[in-house]
Amino acid sequence: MPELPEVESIRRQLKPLLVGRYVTESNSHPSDKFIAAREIVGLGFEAVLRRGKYLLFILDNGSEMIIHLGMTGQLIPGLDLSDPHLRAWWKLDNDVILGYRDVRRFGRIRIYSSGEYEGTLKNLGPEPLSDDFTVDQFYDSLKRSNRKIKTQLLSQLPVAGVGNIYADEACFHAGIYPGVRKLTRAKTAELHHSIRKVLSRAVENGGTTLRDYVNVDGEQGNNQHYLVCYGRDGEPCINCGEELRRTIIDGRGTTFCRSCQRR
DNA sequence: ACTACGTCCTGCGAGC
DNA sequence: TGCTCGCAGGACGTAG
Repeated sequence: MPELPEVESIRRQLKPLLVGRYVTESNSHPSDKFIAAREIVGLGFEAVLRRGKYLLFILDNGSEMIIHLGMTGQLIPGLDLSDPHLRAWWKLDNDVILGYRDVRRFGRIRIYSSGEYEGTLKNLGPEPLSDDFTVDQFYDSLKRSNRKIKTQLLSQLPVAGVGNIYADEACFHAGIYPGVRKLTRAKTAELHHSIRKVLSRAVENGGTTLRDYVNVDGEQGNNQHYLVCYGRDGEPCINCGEELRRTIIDGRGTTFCRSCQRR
């Protein structure tokens, strides 16, 4: 599940391959999710940016191609066009072919005229690693909703780019039960700090690979070795030694420590 | 308006 | 051993 650190790792590698190049040919899976990939033939890449988990390809006619990798999306230069999970590809003017591979097809590719976003992207919260993400703003945003804290994080509204892995990690580090609905200002500050810590460390480590994630070079990330909560159901808490438990919160698997993260 | 839950999609692993 | 079946999850659609 590519979240902010994985998408950022991909962005950094993709940028030098694409900027200054233009698309000579493209094709895609017929699904509405991917068909927009075909629309950018003849256009050039001016920049490769990221907002939350979205990759933004700024094109030289002022429009943007937006890719969300969903659960299993991968962008791979030189991908074999016979790959059964290839969903889209773009041929560049240097004959390099960039392939979009997505086993589960949860990803999506969209074209927007600049800034005309819709849906989650339109209402995306601030970038967690930027100065726009402040405790004050975070506190106000969380206060406005009565949903569970983890659900709010996954909604992308209070802050952008946090998915299931880093939500569990951040709540663990902040000592917050993910199913709680209200946080004190002090706890909100701890969660704010934890989100920045787990995400920035994961970016430094090139993302987390549990199953599908690989970067543009086909390499796995290294951050899975730094996870202390997610996926460790039944293993001892690194703080208190109690067995970590797994539960379902609003339909999403959630691991936590019953002792360190009290309701 | 807001919250909760179902849906998409396919590979994999648990269990018979 | 080989098969079936349920699970995993981000964003969005729908229902209450």
